[in-house]
Formats: sequence, structure tokens, C-alpha cells
Amino acid sequence: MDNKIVTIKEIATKLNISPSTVSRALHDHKSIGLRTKARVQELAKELNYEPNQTAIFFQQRKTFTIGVILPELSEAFFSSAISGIEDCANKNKYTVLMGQSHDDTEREKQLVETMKNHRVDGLLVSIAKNTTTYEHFEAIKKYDIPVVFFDRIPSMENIHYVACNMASGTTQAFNFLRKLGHKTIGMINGPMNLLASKERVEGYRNALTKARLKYDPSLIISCDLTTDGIHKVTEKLLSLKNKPTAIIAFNDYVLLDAVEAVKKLKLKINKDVSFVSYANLPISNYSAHPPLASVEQFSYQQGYKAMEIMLDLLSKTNSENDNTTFYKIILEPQLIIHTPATL
Amino acid sequence: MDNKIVTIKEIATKLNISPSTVSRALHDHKSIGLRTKARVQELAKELNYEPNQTAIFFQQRKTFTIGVILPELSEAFFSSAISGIEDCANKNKYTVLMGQSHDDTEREKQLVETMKNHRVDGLLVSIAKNTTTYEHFEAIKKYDIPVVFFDRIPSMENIHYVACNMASGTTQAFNFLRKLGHKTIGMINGPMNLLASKERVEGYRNALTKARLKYDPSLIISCDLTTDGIHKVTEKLLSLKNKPTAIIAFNDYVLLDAVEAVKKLKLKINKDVSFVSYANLPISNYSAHPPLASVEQFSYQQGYKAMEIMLDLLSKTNSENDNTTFYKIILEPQLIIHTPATL
DNA sequence: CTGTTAGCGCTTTCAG
DNA sequence: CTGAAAGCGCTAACAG
Repeated sequence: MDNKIVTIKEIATKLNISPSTVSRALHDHKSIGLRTKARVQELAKELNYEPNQTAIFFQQRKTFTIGVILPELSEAFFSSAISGIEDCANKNKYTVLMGQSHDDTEREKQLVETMKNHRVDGLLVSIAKNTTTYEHFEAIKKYDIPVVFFDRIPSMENIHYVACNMASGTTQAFNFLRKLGHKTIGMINGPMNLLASKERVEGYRNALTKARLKYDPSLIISCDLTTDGIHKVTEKLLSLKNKPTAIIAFNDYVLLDAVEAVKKLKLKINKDVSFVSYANLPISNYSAHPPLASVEQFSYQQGYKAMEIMLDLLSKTNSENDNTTFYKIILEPQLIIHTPATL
Repeated sequence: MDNKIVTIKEIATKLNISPSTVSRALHDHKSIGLRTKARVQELAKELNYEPNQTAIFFQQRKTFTIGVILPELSEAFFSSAISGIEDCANKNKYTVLMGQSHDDTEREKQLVETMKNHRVDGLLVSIAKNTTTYEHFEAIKKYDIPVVFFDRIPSMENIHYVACNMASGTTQAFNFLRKLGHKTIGMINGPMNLLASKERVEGYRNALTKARLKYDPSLIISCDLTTDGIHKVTEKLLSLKNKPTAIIAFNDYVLLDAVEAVKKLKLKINKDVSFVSYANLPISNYSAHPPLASVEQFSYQQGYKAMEIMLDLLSKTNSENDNTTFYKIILEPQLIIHTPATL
């Protein structure tokens, strides 16, 4: 068995020509004679030549690899998003280097470091939920590694990102509930360092303003998105004097925990309290207590789009250092109303 | 801003010593004087030196990168498995290069190629459901890139793999249903090129044999695992003369489609026909029609274990080329019986 | 304890 | 149209 790895040099000596000629022939360089080009390509195939990418990466200072950092792969939103990223990357000859922060800022920092050392061409990140300092992302700019954020966007200036307009999604959700007759609507929100949490509040308040209603801040409670946190918050909401008859849950996972809390209180879903949530994950379709509606956030598309932006950034990174314009792609979410049949 | 990237050579000239000394000092080589070591490390930190991994990868013929090829990231089983892989890899200073085959053999082949060119140190793969030729995996062995398969194992000799003992899982499922009084038990199986499908049949037959029952082959039907295929197969099973009162579904996703088919036939779940399935995915916990029980396959653990085997293989790949012993790790699955409360 | 040297495999000027 | 040579950044004999 020809276990040995074939190099350009070998092809060269076997053909009595120089390595540079071989390299050029392999790349279909115009200045190479058809005759030699053919001979080289033939022998290359015969010997089963494979270019050593690590050598090329090193030499070209480009790895055709994109680093992706996200909180948790087992959350459907993220696995779907990275699926989109990978599809787009693959289509464009890029590969994906993946790491999960597990919502731990320290690990996130370390991953940025690893990715940098691996010389990824770019970084796609969805930040850990309690990341509040951003030096690690600032730092990487100096290395000409573009960063595009998706979904979980940090509160930083001058960044590229793609996200869903959660304000508008929340307004949609709110109005939907209003139309069903709900007067008092609560919200289980996420940590306030997330843009998405701020936007939810914004959308909620916009809806109130438009409807000329008064804002009761106690109806919106932030939590850390842990099961315990969600249970507590749900109980709190449902024990208010101004008790909500409907609740907007941060996402479909949060909803699952909120539903449990409601059951513990011996209240009836869709009777004592109704829910609307975000993400529109497949679990909702099969759930025993699906939300009345869920704000679709197009996770796959977000990932795909983020990668497209990255490709664009990479294509012109050398010519113009456009440190002035930033992509801020905001997808319009869509409230998916679940049919009565499934309720 | 010091945008320039610092190299060992620079540190060397600034300190009037040789690059090799710097390299050694940075690696805490014992033969370097404490004095110089300190000076080097200090300056390195000051200049913010970062080793160029691509150079190291190239030079060392090792990338500390593991390629992972799996069918579909948005399937919970796989995202959970890769989560385990990544955790184990990360803990051991390895990174994960990821690609989805989307159950397409062509793309799988191409991914193997890409991974090979990227010079991954090893490959972890769960094959596409209709992959039946394995040259691409045979080929990669010549490059000293170990391959460990997980969950979806090809019918090849001499491979490393970790999987769940689906035979035993199926026997457990079968016996569970028998105890509930079911006499005629059907099975929606996957494509027969998958080891897991063969094992299901084996487990089914073992259970029959032990119970001294006769085997009716029409009660086991293979399908392509598409929604349409599942619908057809379900209808077929339920229109047999020897009609099953319980069905073992290939996994929790298949179950969802099978349930739909049952509804279309106006039959009642858990009355006309009961289900048991595999995977025990979270969806089951929230599903409107969860299976009576589900065979837990420990996806995260499978991924983690596969990566551990890989690490072991990598640690001794140079010393002994142990082409004779192969890891065949078979995890014992566990039938998780869903509490009546959720039914 | 430290320096010299060579080389990993490839691309790419610069000369013919 | 082709060759010679340099060099990407780092490590590792080998030689002091």
C-alpha cells in the first residue's frame, strides 16, 4: 500500500521539472504549456496527489475556516442556526470550527482565544447570556478577524449583527393577546444585558402606548432563564394584585417551565392563563400545552444570513478597511398562530 | 495601535538571542537559563505574542482538530451527541470541525475529502442513512487518520465504533409491551443497511424466541424514515390481518409521524394502538401523545465516549500501529417508562 | 545553557 | 513558457 503522502516536489522530480511549474500547472495557470499541464495533472491524479492544506493555510494566511461560538448546541434554536451557517459555509468552500460556551463567559473568552490561534478567517458568535464585558471581542478586531453576531447580540457599538426584531415580535404578540380580550398581559423576560430582552420591553411598551394604556412595570419580570428562576417568576406574576390573564414567555423552552409552574399552582392553561412565546420550535407542534402563538425567529435563516455577511466582509477585507459601515440586519419575525385543532 | 503580528523572530532580535532559544523559553524547556526564560516570557507578554498555530500545525503535522460528520444537526440526537463530543474535545485541547451530510452520501464523501485536506487528526462520523458504499472511509485510513463511528455504524469490518445495543433495547421494549398484555407487536424499522436496524430485528426475534412465540415477518416493516414513508408503513401495519395492538417506532421523530397516521385512520392512541419508541428525546416529555416508554440511547454520552476513544487512538497512533484491535463500545440502553401522569 | 541550520509544503516574485 | 530561490513561523536535531 502506498501509504506515503505525495508532494508537489515529488511530482516535479518524477517529471524532471520544477516545483513551481507543477504548482502552476495544478492551478491551471495560463502561462503553462498545454503539454506539461496535461502531464502534470495526469501524474498528480495517478499518484493521488492531495494538496496539504495546512501548508497552504500557513502560507496564504487564510484558513477558509469560520469559528462559531454559541451557548448551547442542544438548544434547538442554536442547532438550527448553526445548521444554516454550515450550509452556507459549505456552499462557499468554508468550514466551520465550533465551540459551545455553555453560557459561561470564561469559556467564551477561552474559545475566542482558541479560534484566534487557529487563525479562523472570521467569527460568528451568539453570546453567553451573562456576558457583560466585551474585551475579548474588542481584542480580536486587531487581528483583522471580522466578527458577526447573531441572535444574542452584545451591547456594543460598531458591530455587525443579524437578529430578529424582537420589539416588533413582542408588539405582534401583545396585540394578538389584546384581540383575544386579554387586558392584563405579563411577560417573562430574559437578562437585561441581552439586546433581545431590551427589545421585548420596548415592543411591549410600544404596544401599550399605541393602545393608550398605562404601563405597569411589575408585569414584566426578568429572570436568568433557569428552571428555578422561571418557576419563581411565573409564581410571582400570578400572585400580583394586577394579575395577568396572559403571559408572554421568553421562548418555547421557558414556556415549558412556566407551564409547570402554572400546574403547580393548580391553575388551568388557556383558562386561567394563556401563553404566547417566541421561537416557534418544533416542540410546540407536539406539546401538550402549546402556546396560543409563537414568534418565529427564523433561526436557520439567521445563521445563514450571518454567514453571508461574513463572506461579504471577507471578500473585501483587504481592499477597503471599511471600519465605518456595519451590517445591522434585522429580520422581521412572524407571529405563528397555532390552529385551534392542536390546542 | 500595534496591529502588527509579533513573531518569535522579533522577540529574538529584540533580545539579541536566537529564535530557538525564544521558542524553548516559551515552552519552558528545562535547558534554558532562568534569567533568559524570564526575560523572554516577559517580553512576549509585553508585545502580546501569540503563537501562529497554522505554522505549528504545518510543522508538527498535527492540527488538534477533530472532524465530525453527522447527518443533521437539527435532530436532537445529533446535536446532543456533538455537544458531548465538543465538551470532551475542548477539555483535551482539541477543536471540532463540523459538517452535516444531510443524509446525502455524495455530500458525506465530499466532507470526508474536506476534512482530510484540512488534516484533521481524526474523524468522528455517524453515517448518512442511505450510505452503502464505504470507499471514502476505507480511503482515509491510508492517511493515518483514525475514524470512530458513532450511532449510525456502517456494515464494515475492522472499525472502531460506539453505539447502543439496539438489540437489547428492542428486547426490553418488546417485553415491556408483552407485560402490558400486548400479543401482537409491530415495528416500524429503519433502512436495513444500518446496523441499528438489523439489531432491532435481532432483539425483536430474541424476545420472541425466549417467549416461545412465532415470528410473523410482516409485523416488521422497514422504511426510509421520511414522513411519507412512515405514514405508509403505519397504515400498512394497521391494516394487517394480524393487526398489532402496539408498535415499536424507530425513534421519537418517527413516532410523531406515526401518531399522525394513526389519527388519520381515526384510531385512538393507547386504546387501539400503543407506542414505544427510541431516543427518549425531550420532546416526549412535552408531547401530546408520548410513547408509553422510550429507549434512552444516551446521545451525549455516545458522543463523549466516541471522542474519548479517539483521544486514546491518537495518543498511541505513533508508537504501535495497532491495526488489529478495534474498539467496539456498546452502551446498554435503558427503557425509560413514562409515568402515567404524563399520559 | 545557547546558537546554527535545516526544513515542513506550498506559492510567488524575479529572472531567464 | 519555465526555473531558481526565497520565505511564511515555527521546531528540532546537531553542534558547540
